[in-house]
Amino acid sequence: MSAAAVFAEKGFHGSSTRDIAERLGIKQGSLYYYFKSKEEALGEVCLFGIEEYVHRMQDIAASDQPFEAKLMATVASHLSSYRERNEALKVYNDERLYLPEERRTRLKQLGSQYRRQLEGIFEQGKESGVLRPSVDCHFAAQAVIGLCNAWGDIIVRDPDTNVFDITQKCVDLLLNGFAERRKTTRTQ
Amino acid sequence: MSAAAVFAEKGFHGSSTRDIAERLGIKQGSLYYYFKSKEEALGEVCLFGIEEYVHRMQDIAASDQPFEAKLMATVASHLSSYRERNEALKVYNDERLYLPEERRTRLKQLGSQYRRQLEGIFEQGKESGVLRPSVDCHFAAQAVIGLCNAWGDIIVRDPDTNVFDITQKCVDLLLNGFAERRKTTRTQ
DNA sequence: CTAATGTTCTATCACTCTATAGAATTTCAC
DNA sequence: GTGAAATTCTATAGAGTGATAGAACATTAG
Repeated sequence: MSAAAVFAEKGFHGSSTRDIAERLGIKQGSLYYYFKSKEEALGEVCLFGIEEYVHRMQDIAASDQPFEAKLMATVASHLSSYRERNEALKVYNDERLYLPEERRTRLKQLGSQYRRQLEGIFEQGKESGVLRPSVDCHFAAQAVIGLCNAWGDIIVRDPDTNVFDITQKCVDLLLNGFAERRKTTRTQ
Repeated sequence: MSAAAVFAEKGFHGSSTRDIAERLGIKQGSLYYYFKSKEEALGEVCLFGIEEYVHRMQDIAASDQPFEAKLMATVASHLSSYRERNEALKVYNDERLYLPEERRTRLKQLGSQYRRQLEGIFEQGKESGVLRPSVDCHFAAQAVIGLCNAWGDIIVRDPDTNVFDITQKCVDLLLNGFAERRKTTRTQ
């Protein structure tokens, strides 16, 4: 599944089947023993990119940890997926819209499921009193995903990034923000 | 400059010069009266995408507003650029890596300048005591940019999004996080 | 060894692509 | 109107594209 590296580097339309074959050490025509079409190859790369962190989210959401632990686990899982599957995740993020309808909507369902489960985690955080009642859980979930993807991009480009450090800083930002706490703070 | 719409929809390599010409209402060959090459057209679209918010950042950073106002102005400027120049900004974000070396590095310089100015704003926030002393200004600046880009993507796809609402929620997240303030909070 | 299966190769088809050249047309100042 | 400049056209070169077909080679089971 090393087509991922080519798609990640050159984009779907910028990658010729000859490029992909060369990376695999075979000739262009031989590709079609494995793939029915170039689009099918893209679909498999995209699915490979997200399936692991989507799957891990199932476990996190279903577990009985407190809110903070679930949030930390989510961010850690998302970011470390960028370490383990960086090319495929980049391809998923940037190229999935070039997939044929049917396959794209299947992936979109996985993405929506992930986001809804994350929203559920934030709901739990509100119910348990850890989060402010005013928190918009849809906004919060999108913010987490956006933040993880942005840092994921940076992790992909710079392999020296300390993922553990970034994870902690992201969670700290999400919980506490950057501002100093004032003495006049409204307390529940 | 309506090539932006085509690049945004189909990507650089996925857009043929015929596609672009058709959108402009002219024939394919006529494009080359305006552009020396397809890559040059991409370069102009990308520059158009960011030049405004990069320029506005100059003013924000140089102004003598307090930290919170600068942060709000930055987020508002970044997000509203996604309203005004959504296609070009999407192209800048997704396709700029396909530009030839020289032009790509020029754009990278603008991006780095933007980030450094934002880091400076966070430094100011620390000095004025608004931000916690432990804040990592590089992390903070990347987080702001990542958050704005993520919400920018959503704004592009859904024109009904309330940009003002998102701006406020982003700033609230960046300053205060989602967590309830505890009575036992460490105060300076 | 034989036969079957799995894998890769070569060769090719039918298109599409960017870019160029030069003719045709439009626009506009005088 | 006349001539010059700006703009758009047609036609084409030359290279690259994804996909297919069938031959060639490799691997394994009996």
